[in-house]
Amino acid sequence: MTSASAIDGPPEPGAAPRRARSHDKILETAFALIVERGYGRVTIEAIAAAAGVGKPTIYRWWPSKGALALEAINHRIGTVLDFPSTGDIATDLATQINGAVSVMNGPIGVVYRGIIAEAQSDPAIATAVRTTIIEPRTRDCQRRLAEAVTVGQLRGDVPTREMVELLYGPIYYRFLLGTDVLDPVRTPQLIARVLDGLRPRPANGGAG
Amino acid sequence: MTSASAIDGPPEPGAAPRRARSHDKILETAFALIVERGYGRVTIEAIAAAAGVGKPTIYRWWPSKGALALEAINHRIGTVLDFPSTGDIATDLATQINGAVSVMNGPIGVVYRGIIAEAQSDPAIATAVRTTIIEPRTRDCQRRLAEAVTVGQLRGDVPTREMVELLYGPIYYRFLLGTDVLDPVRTPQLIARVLDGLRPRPANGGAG
Amino acid sequence: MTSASAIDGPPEPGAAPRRARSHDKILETAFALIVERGYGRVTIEAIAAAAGVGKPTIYRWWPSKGALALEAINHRIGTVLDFPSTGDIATDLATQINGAVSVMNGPIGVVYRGIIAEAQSDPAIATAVRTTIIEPRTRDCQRRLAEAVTVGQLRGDVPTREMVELLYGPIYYRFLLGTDVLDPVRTPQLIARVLDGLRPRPANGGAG
Amino acid sequence: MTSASAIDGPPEPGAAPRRARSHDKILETAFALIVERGYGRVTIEAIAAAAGVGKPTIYRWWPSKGALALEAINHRIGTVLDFPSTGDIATDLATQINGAVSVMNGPIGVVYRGIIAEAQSDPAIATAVRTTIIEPRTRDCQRRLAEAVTVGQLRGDVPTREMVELLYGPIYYRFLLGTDVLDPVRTPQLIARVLDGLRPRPANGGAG
DNA sequence: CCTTAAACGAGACGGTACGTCCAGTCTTTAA
DNA sequence: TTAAAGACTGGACGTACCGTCTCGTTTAAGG
Repeated sequence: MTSASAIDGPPEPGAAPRRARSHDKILETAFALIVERGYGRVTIEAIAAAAGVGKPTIYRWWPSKGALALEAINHRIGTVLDFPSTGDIATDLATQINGAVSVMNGPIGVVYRGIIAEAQSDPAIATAVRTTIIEPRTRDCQRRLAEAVTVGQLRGDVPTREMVELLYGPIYYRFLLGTDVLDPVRTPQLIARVLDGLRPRPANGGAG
Repeated sequence: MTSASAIDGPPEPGAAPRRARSHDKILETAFALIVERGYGRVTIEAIAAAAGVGKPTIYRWWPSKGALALEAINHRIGTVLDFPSTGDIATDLATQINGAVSVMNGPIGVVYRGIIAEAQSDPAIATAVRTTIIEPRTRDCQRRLAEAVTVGQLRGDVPTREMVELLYGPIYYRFLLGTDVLDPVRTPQLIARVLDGLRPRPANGGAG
Repeated sequence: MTSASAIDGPPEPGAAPRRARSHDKILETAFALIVERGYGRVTIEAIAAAAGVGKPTIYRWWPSKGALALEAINHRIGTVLDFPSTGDIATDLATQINGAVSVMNGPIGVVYRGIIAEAQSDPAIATAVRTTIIEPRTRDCQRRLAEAVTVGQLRGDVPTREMVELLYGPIYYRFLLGTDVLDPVRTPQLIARVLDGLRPRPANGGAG
Repeated sequence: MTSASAIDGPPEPGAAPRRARSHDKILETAFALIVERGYGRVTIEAIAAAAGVGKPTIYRWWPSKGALALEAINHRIGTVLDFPSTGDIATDLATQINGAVSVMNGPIGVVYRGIIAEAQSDPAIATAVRTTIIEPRTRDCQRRLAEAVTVGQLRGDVPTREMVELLYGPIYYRFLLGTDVLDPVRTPQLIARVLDGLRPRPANGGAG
């Protein structure tokens, strides 16, 4: 999902050549501007001016600032990386989740934060966020978790979808409520606690 | 925290009597309007008009829509309820967390969602949300969790603060990303999974 | 001076076509509204609303209500009429000054009064009033007076500029201080007294 | 006319003691503030603040800024001076008119200008200006002019009221339209021209 | 190679809301 | 009992952007 918006489809195919030039420039300008000033402080007018583009050109392709920002982020992220598979689920989750954490701590995180804010009052954005960002990664994660269930590393009586929520929930909690920093070093510990639970463990203890 | 804003302190004591009248009317109108139209669709101008109040009267007391909404929510919630204590931590957590869930599912949730969105680009709001909403409840929760640690119901090697994140993270994840409904019936199951972990359990899976 | 504001020059040439539509509507609405309610009771907001135009559209072209009113007046007056020349200076002055008097007694006078009031505290307006209203007419008048000097109808030792002040001073005095009505019938008498002076005349007397 | 407003009579007599203190302070503050910033840039709020007085205290005594300014001016001017009488009307007029000119050129002129502006859209102020400022001085002037008529220095067929307008008109013209400075040195010349008229004079030009 | 229709930059437009200032009124408090 | 102090409603201010529209001007494709 790097080209046209997930909210309104591409206006029409075949008119592409001249388009691409402004198109990318707009996405990149929007991204840079949001990172620089913060999502709430950026206006479409400012993006148009900075991109050397007319406002209607932006409105032709994106229905709102949120839709533009969302595509800007996806344009920036590029392909979703495959979930690693070393055999140990804790290690693989740490790798993957640390990817998410470092994205959240970087410039993309600034934009992402703004988009999630927008999604709170714009259902179209909310849907697009789930469709283009959350769900692809969730599916990947679920796939790896299912494997782990198969080989007996995880319980089979918990839906993998719910496992994803238990794992990512605390990450988003910190990201959006700012109660604590997202420290990649502590990710493995966090995962271990989700996997092992909070009750005292009989013998081996599970501090990972 | 039901009276003056947490962002700018009360302008001065002693001028209260006439104030209270408009003050409460504004808070209630703001709340009702946000619930009715959604946070993003409500303007301070509309709140002033609906409350039969001049715009400057609002600006005299609150620096922004977010600050007003936050106080409106706290004015509405009133006192924080004590954490229940039946002896079983899972039961008590379910009781408490279900309180949060039902609040999120009701009108307060609509306003709260908007405030969290605002907090993403307004650090003052973010701080006020933590100070007046998150932290009091977190401290209460931590207190009960510490008790449970003492009586051997929970591990002693996990900071209670982190336990709170593991418990509430998935709740906020669903609340803000809308990946699934927040169903109070499933809360005990969710808590059980956080307490027990995702790894297969030897037999009964439990408190050892 | 009937077109663009005398205070800020025309924003740019060539952008005219779409502009003219609102432009004229605004000028005419402003004029009508001021005549109807009085200069001081008219707001830019009301003009915008009555003209079916956004407030910023007005502010784009005129920096203040005074500037707008001034252009509205000039737009209304149109071209400055040539000074008549019958050969007798008293007759010609009466014709010309009566033009001014009837303007002051009509709707334009209502607006003009407001602009002169504004000019008392806004130097830009004061300058524009002189440049676009007073001076062109003064120059015309001076030209005719100079002719009269040449043919011996007027003294050569009084600057024509000062003559204009002696002639128009009493008109404006009544107009702005409201000490008496401006009655066009009495204009020739007034002029005669300025021309002949207040001292007793030897024989012929000049009471016109 | 130095005490209560000419627009609404004195609120009540006998309440004087506490009043006088604020009363004068307000008048003096208003005057100073208007001179400093210009009539249009001064608000009643600012006057109240600068005088250390509540706004309602001002509204209790004066119905508007114009009424306050007018009284401030009269409070400042104090008594109207008697018209001088040396025997030569030209000399006496020069003395008197130069008094007016120097007032117009000083701080009082700044306030007076603002009041006249206000009078353009507030008939109550306009009337008060005539009643308390213009007319007393006009009557004085007329009295002296009538004397001059009696002794044959001035024509008997021109109403003295009109003579006043011919004399003061050009002064106010310059004062309000700013076409030229009001130079006291040139006042005698101006008066001479009004008295002698603009037509060529046979020989000595003069009192016949 | 030349036309011609689209997409473009530019920015004016009707509007909405902003956050502020001040007017003029009303209430409370202190003297 | 009075008036100071100042909070109040309310209207307008001048500004920032919104999303739409109307302009010429590229510009690349098809004739």
